[in-house]
Amino acid sequence: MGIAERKEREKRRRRARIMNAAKKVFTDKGFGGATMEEIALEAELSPATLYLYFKNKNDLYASLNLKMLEFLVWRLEELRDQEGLDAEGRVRGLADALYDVYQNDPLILFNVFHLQSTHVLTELPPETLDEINGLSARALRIMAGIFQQGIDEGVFADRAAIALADTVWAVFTGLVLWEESKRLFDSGKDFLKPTLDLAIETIVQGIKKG
Amino acid sequence: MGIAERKEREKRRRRARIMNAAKKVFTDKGFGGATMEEIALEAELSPATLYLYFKNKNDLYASLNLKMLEFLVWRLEELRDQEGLDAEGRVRGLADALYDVYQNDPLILFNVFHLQSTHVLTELPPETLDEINGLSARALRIMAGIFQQGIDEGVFADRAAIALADTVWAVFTGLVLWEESKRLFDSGKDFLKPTLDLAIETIVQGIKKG
Amino acid sequence: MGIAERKEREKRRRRARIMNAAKKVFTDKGFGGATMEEIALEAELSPATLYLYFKNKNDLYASLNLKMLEFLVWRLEELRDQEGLDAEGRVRGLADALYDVYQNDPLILFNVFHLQSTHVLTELPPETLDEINGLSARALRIMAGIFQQGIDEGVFADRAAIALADTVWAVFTGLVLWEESKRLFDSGKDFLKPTLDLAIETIVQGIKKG
Amino acid sequence: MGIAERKEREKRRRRARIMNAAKKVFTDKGFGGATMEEIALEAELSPATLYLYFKNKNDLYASLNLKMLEFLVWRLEELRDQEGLDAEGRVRGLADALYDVYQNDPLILFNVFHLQSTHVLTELPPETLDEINGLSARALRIMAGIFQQGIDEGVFADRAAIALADTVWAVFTGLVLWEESKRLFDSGKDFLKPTLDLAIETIVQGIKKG
DNA sequence: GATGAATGAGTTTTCATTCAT
DNA sequence: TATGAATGAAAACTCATTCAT
Repeated sequence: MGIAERKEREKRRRRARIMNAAKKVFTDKGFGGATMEEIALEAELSPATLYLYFKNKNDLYASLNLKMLEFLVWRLEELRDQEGLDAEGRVRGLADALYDVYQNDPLILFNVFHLQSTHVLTELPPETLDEINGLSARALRIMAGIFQQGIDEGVFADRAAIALADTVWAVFTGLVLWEESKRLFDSGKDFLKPTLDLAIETIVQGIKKG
Repeated sequence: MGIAERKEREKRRRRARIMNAAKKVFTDKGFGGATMEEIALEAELSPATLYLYFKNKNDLYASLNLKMLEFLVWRLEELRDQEGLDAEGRVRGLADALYDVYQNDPLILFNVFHLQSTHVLTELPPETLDEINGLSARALRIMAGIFQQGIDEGVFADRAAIALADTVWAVFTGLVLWEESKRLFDSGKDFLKPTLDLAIETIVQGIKKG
Repeated sequence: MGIAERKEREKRRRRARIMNAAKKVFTDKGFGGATMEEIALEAELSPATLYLYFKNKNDLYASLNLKMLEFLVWRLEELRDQEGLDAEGRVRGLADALYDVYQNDPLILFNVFHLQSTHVLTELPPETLDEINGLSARALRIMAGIFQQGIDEGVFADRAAIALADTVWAVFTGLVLWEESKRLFDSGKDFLKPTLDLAIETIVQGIKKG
Repeated sequence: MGIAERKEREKRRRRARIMNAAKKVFTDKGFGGATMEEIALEAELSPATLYLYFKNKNDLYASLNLKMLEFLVWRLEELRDQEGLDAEGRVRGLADALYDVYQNDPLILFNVFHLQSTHVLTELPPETLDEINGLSARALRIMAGIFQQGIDEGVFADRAAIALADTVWAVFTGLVLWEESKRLFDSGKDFLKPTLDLAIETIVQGIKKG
């Protein structure tokens, strides 16, 4: 391994360390409440160092979300490409896939939304923005594809596949937010998975032909 | 009308004026981005005056959310008490009711979530907190009641009514968030209503008995 | 009694009411911590009304102190003019006189000092200032007179009477401050009177001839 | 000298610089009148920097007082441990010791009292409070010890040593306050030392046996 | 490359004071 | 005369960000 390569790797490691710290602090305090100093503290680095790896607070936040979206897309692609599944099974698989995403990183939607709600977006460089929007669209398209498959195969009623994907996504987003906000008060209820399962099952029943 | 009464009304009017200004600014800038000065400007008052009507920024924000939740509960009660509707029709009515809430105040969920996600809650006086939680619970209970009615009448499959209410709420929440975030970029798409209709319809189909 | 007279009396009553409220609030919160609104509340008047009776916060504060100083001077004059007392007895009487002042109004020195320490003085109208300084000087002169009497009568050693008065005043001031500050923490110790008695007695012994 | 050591020293130097600026401004304007901005200006730093070294205005003020109390205790201990002094001489030495404290830092009592009178105390972290109370108590105990020595040796009448210490402290406190307040008006009278000397001398005479 | 130190630019919040009624 | 209502002016404090070392 060349020196340059090793350095590159070292750099990525540091980036990851910062992102982990940021994830933690953002979760605890929200975007507005988190301070760069606290993130630095968590990462055992100085605040100034953060700026060597991320242009600014927004950039750090966006990177976090990007990483999460990437996992989402990857997981959905895995579901799409899984063999031996009919459309119905694949839709049911959505519940697991989405829950995986949540498990892997409970923050993902919480933060994705937060990102969008705090107008942080508007201050992001256009490339980053495009990347985020691109990944979101891709995820949705995959979900829509799954529904479309069922429609094409004649097992689902002829609904707008994209709207169904929107619905799934909306349910998921809403449930995550809710779960998280409950966590603040109730002692960590875990109603997400059962409710998500029920929702998906209801949708499957609702669109199944005959 | 007595003098005291007139004064009281005047006072409420002014409170309302501030809340309207706040609603606007919070929508545009988010909680963190909004400044008391900007809200005051919008209300054509001085920042100091705001503090005569609201203890602080958090309090103002919470009041906003309270008002919204009150409308939500009121609208759901209206639906519940509407005569000449069978269970299925009432569930379909949920789409309209929720959309009304959104129309009346697009901020409602956007803000409700925000409120819960930004740890603003933790700094709220307990009474306010109780009020918020109480109203939320009440709204959910009404929705669950509608589903339960259908189950009792034998037209819906025997699912957990509360989980169905959760699902509806989650879809709604998720869609609102999404709609709002889209509004930031795309030129004001209005996909909320059709998607919500579809979701509810799908749910109805999904739980209808044979 | 004429109408004008009655009005005048009414006015004085109101002034007194405000001053009492102010005394209470200043004691509880200190000059900086007290707000005009709180004083108004205590006086069951509106803040604006206070300004009909006192030019501003400083003026109100100064008036309070003036009233206290007047009592001090009056009480010292009483002591000075009391018949059948020799110099030694009169000096001993100082302890009682000063303690009376404190009893009558525990704030007096606390406030007098405060007045002086917070640079409120510098913003006072010169007349008020002159009045305050005049009364202070008069009080000191009376005390010095008492010592001087003893020196003239040959029962006290030939010390500077004015310096002895200063000492008495200083002891008193210091003890009051201390007592008050203790009151903040310890549960209301009352060590003022015994210590004051001891101090005066020690002074008497210290200057007695032979 | 190691790097860490040098840095530590550098830090302390900066703290001291801020404290000196604060001392000056507090003296000129009083606690309420002083602003962080003015202190920063005096220290040739930005206001924000002050907050790197002191948690808030109260903390800065308390630190100032702590430093002063430390000097007081140190000076009294020096007096107590000085060899070749009998009790009477040691009591007389109190005048010098206390005056040294005043000279070294005219603010000490002015501030100590102020600190206690303005409810600044109530907002102080308990540790700081304990430290302040501890040092005060220690100073008093040393003074009482000096009187007790004289009583034990039979040269002083059998008075309560602690009350005598209280008296000395009260005289001192009162005189400082007075001196300072005079300074605001009269052109810098220096009556403190002679009056203090007289007071102590009077006390000595007052408690000497035979 | 890493960081200790510093700060500019805000923001919330407080209050003495005014004034139309 | 009394006051409800409003506010100007200020002050404490915060934090993302920079820069000399």
